[in-house]
Amino acid sequence: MENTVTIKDVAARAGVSVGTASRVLSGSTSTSAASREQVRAAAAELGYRPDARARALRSARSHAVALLVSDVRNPFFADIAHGAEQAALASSYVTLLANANEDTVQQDTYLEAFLTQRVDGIIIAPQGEGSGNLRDIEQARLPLVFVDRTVEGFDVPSVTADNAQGVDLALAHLASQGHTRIGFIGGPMAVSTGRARHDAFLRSVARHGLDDDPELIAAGDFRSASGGTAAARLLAARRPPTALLAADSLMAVGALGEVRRQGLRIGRDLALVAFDDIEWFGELDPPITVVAHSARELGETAMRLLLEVIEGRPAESVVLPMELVVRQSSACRQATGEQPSVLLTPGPRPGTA
Amino acid sequence: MENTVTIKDVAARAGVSVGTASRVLSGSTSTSAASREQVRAAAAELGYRPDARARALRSARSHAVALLVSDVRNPFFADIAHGAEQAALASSYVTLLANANEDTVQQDTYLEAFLTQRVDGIIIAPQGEGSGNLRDIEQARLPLVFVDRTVEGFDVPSVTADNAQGVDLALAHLASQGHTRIGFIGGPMAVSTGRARHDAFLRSVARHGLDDDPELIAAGDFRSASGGTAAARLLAARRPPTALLAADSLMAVGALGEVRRQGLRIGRDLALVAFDDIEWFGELDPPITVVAHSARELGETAMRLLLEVIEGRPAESVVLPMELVVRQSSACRQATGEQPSVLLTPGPRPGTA
DNA sequence: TTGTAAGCGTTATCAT
DNA sequence: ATGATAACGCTTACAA
Repeated sequence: MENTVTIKDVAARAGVSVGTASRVLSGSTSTSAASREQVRAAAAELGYRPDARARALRSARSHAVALLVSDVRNPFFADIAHGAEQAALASSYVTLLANANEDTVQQDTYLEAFLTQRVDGIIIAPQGEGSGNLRDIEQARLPLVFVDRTVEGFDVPSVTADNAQGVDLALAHLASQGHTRIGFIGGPMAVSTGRARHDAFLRSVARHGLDDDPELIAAGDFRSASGGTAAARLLAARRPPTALLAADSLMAVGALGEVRRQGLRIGRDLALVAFDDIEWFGELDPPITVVAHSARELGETAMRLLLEVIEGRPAESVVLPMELVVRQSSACRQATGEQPSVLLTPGPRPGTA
Repeated sequence: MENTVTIKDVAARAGVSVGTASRVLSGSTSTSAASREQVRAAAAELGYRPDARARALRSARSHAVALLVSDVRNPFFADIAHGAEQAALASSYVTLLANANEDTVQQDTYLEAFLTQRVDGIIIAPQGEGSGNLRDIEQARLPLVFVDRTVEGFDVPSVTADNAQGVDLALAHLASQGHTRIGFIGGPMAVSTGRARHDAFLRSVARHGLDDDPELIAAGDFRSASGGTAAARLLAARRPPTALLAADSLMAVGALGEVRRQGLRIGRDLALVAFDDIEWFGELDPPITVVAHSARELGETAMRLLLEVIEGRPAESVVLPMELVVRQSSACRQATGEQPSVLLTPGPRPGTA
């Protein structure tokens, strides 16, 4: 069973020693044209495929990196994964993609697996506080990069979004439309982006002189169902909001459903702005206004950083700017007598890839 | 750098031989309570983590399986991945998830990687015809399972959906609403599901006595942009359709956008039914009618099959039934004077998990 | 029950 | 330039 052709077989067939065969196959030191040809031919004829495990065992480099996302089913992370994977492939690294499923235990399970698999490095969108395994990784000096989220107390390069800017962009936009009561569907406080967006919301509300009402804040868990629940709670407030800001796309979708069930229509009765642009949002009816950054770029950058760390070069954290993409979901104005101050962009996201 | 604690260190610290240490750690043959305790303690104190590669090299079992999906960014495949991953974890297998990105070349790149990594088995949603690497895998008798899609000429267990049934369910539903001109947004003919759904469409159109017009068929590539293009083409027909059936969810989304851009409204001016249920579809306005099967179950079943093959037990292919979930996107009836014959289910999918 | 040693497929070292 | 041989970290006969 399986491919049991080893380098020994190749060497034998080529009439050289395994040493020479190895040298030819891994293209390292000098070899004669003759043996090069013989070995190549033998390898091809036999369908030889080197054993990555044996190779890694001996040479302490597996050329495999791991990417642990918090939820593969979240298009945002799927895009990150895609970007990272492509970048890895370009440098001929294999990516082992795994899914923590927003669960600390599963996160640890996979970290453990990566540790025992001796991958060359790990990119993670971490959950909660630093788990034991995360500490072990740092202590073992195994190359590690945070993407999208961070954990306090870790001195690890990261690629994140400028969350404060994103929130402010969203609120400035809504404020300019005359909204003063804006409901916030936040993420879990155990996640850095959840905290950052929550804090930024409070600051931004103050800065723009909007209503500062605890009833306008509801927390979710970055999954769609919680977005619906949160929206319901916000809409049931004594003085309900006229606009909603959702801290991620999945919760925005949940909110969408709840709003519809209440017989309201987004973009007419209620404005909605979501974090994270995903392919879909421009296609919906109405298209959804977002504050976003390219998830793909996030993933690519994270992988670039990781490969730098692996090769021993210094890597610096990157904070990507966020961008406001105005679509029709935030088209409804509150009565204040002003003229519209922004240009409506219908359909898919313009310009930026 | 890295965790360089080996079983030798553990053995030394525990005051036993490596043999004994190994036996304790992998819990195989009989060991004395004394040494068990010593070894356990030593391992814990040293933070010992076995090297999976060395272990696999020696024992010809890596406990790692690979899952190659055609597009991670497609929620349908993300769900499959999630299901498969959970099932693997339950049997303490690690899943290496990779993304072919609907690209034959990338598919081959990853298959090559899996081959050299010596995974214990592979689940794949294959592209196009059997590539060279796919043949190699079959010949090497490396455990292989197809999920969602198949490739002709391969004698490999598979888990697929009953596509013909799905199409027929959709058309029967639309026909009962009085529609006779139904536009089909198909998938690529190079993919088995694309072919199956296309053929089923033709048969089903005949069976229900619907308009058989070549202008009512447009092909896409299972990505959202192509859904928009296809919808545009269909709507530009001399006699445009009154209902649309999209062969996957991504293309349905693209169609959604195109329909909106044409100033039409789904569920009022045009009916829409999509293949593959995804969390979102029940939350949209209007909620989308689908023919679906549980992607998660598809993934779980595929992994179950794979593990069976790996353990040497015989595995039989599974065809999962599809189910029609009627929502408001197909609520608009064509004038035929009949009464509605189906119950409208608003909101998220009922019953089935 | 335990220690010793061979071997998994490679690469790296050291002669030649 | 090439051939022998040790070594990577582990499991598993085979003895004891």
